[in-house]
Amino acid sequence: MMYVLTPKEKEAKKQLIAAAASKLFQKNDFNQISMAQIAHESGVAKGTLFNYFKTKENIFMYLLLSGYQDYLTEVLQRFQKTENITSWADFSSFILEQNHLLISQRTDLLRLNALRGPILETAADREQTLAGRKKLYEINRKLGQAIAERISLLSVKQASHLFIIQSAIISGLMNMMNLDEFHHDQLPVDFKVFQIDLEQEANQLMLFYLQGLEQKLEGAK
Amino acid sequence: MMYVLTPKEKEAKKQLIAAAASKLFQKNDFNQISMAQIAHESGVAKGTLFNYFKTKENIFMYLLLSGYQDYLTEVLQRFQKTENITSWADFSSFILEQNHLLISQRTDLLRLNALRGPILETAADREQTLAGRKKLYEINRKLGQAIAERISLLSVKQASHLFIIQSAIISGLMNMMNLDEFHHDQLPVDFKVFQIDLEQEANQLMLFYLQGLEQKLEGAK
Amino acid sequence: MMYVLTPKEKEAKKQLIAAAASKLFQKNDFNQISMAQIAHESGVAKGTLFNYFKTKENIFMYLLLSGYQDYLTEVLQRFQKTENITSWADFSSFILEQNHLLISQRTDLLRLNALRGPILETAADREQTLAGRKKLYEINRKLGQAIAERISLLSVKQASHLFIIQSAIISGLMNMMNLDEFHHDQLPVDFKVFQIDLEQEANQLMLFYLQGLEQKLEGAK
Amino acid sequence: MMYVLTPKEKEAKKQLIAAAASKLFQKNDFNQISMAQIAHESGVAKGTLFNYFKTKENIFMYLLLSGYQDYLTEVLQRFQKTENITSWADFSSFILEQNHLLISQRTDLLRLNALRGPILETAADREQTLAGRKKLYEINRKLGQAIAERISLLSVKQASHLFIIQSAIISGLMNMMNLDEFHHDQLPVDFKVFQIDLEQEANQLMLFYLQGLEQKLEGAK
DNA sequence: CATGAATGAGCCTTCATTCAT
DNA sequence: GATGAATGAAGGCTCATTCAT
Repeated sequence: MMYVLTPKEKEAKKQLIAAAASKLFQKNDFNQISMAQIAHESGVAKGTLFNYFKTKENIFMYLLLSGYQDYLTEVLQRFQKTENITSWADFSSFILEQNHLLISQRTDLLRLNALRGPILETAADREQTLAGRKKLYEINRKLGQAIAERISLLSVKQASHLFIIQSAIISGLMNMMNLDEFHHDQLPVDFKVFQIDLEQEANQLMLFYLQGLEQKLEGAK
Repeated sequence: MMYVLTPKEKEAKKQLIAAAASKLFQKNDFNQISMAQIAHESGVAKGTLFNYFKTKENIFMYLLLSGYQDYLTEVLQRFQKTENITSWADFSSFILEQNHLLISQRTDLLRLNALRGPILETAADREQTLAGRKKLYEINRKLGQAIAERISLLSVKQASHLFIIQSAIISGLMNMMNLDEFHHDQLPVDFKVFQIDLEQEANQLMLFYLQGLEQKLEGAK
Repeated sequence: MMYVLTPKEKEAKKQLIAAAASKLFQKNDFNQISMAQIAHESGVAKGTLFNYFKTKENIFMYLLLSGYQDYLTEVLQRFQKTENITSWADFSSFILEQNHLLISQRTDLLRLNALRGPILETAADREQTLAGRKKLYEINRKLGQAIAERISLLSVKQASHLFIIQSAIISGLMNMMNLDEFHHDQLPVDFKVFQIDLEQEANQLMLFYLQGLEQKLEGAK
Repeated sequence: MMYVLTPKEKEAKKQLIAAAASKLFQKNDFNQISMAQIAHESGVAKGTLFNYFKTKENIFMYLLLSGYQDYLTEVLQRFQKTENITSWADFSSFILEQNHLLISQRTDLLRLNALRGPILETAADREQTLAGRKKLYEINRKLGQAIAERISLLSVKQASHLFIIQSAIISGLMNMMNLDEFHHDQLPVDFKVFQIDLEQEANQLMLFYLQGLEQKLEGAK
């Protein structure tokens, strides 16, 4: 590695650190992860962490923001690749597929969503966060545009907003999950009513939402 | 001073402490509230806190569980008082009214929902939590029963589960709120697509869900 | 030791900690003393330190303020005990005796004087400091009063102020001392002109000052 | 870019760095100034700082030593320029003028004096310091010589030493200043007795000292 | 010689929890 | 049962200094 890093290399190291934090976050909760662990996991010194992120919360805010940027970018690519989406039904299927991907591959984002306000924002850097959100907003808009072009019922704004609702639904369901467990241990109960099959419930809720939305928009025409 | 408290007195003091924590939680985030503050606010000594709650997380877990017990009990009472609920449309209206109450009066529960898994369960007491959940489950069931008796389309289980979905929806939307703010400060942006009018969105989502559910259940007959 | 400490006992523990810091300060400079050392030296846990002093700087500010309170109180007692001070010459002798005591027994105060502004005030507690200064001001005034009663040439204010000048002189000379040493090691030089015999120079400077002052005040009559 | 700097260029860069540190020291205390800031202010990289000064403390020790060299050189020039200084009264006036210059233009030196022993010497380089002091001693001697030639009452040594006393007086008074402020904020008090008008008090103290000295020396003849 | 990324010892400080009284 | 003083592990974070390029 060179001794004067190019912006690209700096970004790479930032992601190296973030990746280490992300890996730890897969198995541990935010409070259980220490900067020392992240340093160890990423193979850099503790001080180096602070050259790239002002606070621990910033690392996770970065994870959240860049994670969503990646996710939405992927959604856009998948949308563009899938050219035969024209009807509302096609579109609904597409969205449910994204549900699947979000749930099966990006649980971290959904968990971070719940921590964003009450935990991360209390100590993350405002400007860094602002910059990340702007970027995210832009990607989200582009995605909305691409969708609105093909799905005439939806405005750009409505299409973009749909992904906020998607995350709300899934992370909300996650908040209510596992009430028959305690800190990942099964409790000696059979709370059937409390049980949530995340993907199934998310899909149903999303589907009903899309149906309702279609009717509403059709009616407004 | 008396040397043996009656169970009633003990319960009263427990609630005194919980009430103090609840008050603090209205204005502060979990991490910003210390046991010292709770002791001060409730007028008891720090050590006394631990006679009633094994850990700080337990206090907030208690807040969550007893708060939901109260909420669901109230819902049940309101349901029983409102005798003219018979049709699905009536029922939908009733649920949306409960949305309003939950959003305007029990925001604490929705915020605690987001912390339950990642924060509270890491240090709350398993048995205490288990007991609270059982109670809650019971109340939730009773509510489901009352509803199922009048809304023939819904089984007890389905009716009970609806309130899990309700909390999922609202607390999920809360997770995604205020992306144009940072730690309660307005950001210099106009993220229209990101904006969420909580009650309106919650009502729409709930309504669409109820519509979809009705159709599905009607179809299954 | 009781488990609910009386204010007197709390003050005693505060002084216990301060005394430990003071002892360490005899042999080490401010930056070389850590809170861990102070805890060890005083036989309490590190956390206990912070129950009594909000910051490290506060400990040393306390040392400075309480040390001066003690010093001035002692000066007052000595003044009251020495009844035969009536003339300006008697008074001069008295002051030079105090020089001796300050130099030989309270070097800590003189060293702390130099750190007060640039080091201690950057992190000491404002209110605690303010309270200490007020107390000190009061004692200083009392001393001035006692002196002014017997030395007619001096007003209360002038007499009080004299002790500020005394500290300025001595701590100023300390600032310029040991230029032929480096961190307590003798340098291989013979800087005669730079050498300061602290007590002798302080006495001379004080004496000349008192002489000048006398003439000035006599002239003003 | 050249690979070998001439001694002149090296000296220039050293002073560039020192000037940056000096500028920062005007508004901030020693502990609040970081090497990063000095690097930024001087426009060189952090690592470069260490090519010219072994430690941070060395920078400020250099500031102190070279500053005094400058100051004394200027005093000498002014003395040589002012040819009509012959009597003790003339000389006294001259010294008070130097007080004015030191106080109004070289506050940094007086503040550094207070830090020299307890802060700077703990980590400054011994040899570098020694070299600087020797130079300073030489200049101080020359100044003493020039004075002794014209003021017959004073030996070279006594004349030189006078400037040590001058700094002691002024930096000592600075140690005791602003007791009615806290970290540059006015306190809500009116500590008249504690107040010090630096230049006036310094002049009075210096004047009385010079008067006393004259009498003593006259008497010794 | 200059650079600035990396270092990591060391710092102060917090705070939930304990426990002697 | 109540108290609050004492605890001390654990934490995030700073920053002078190093050194590979």
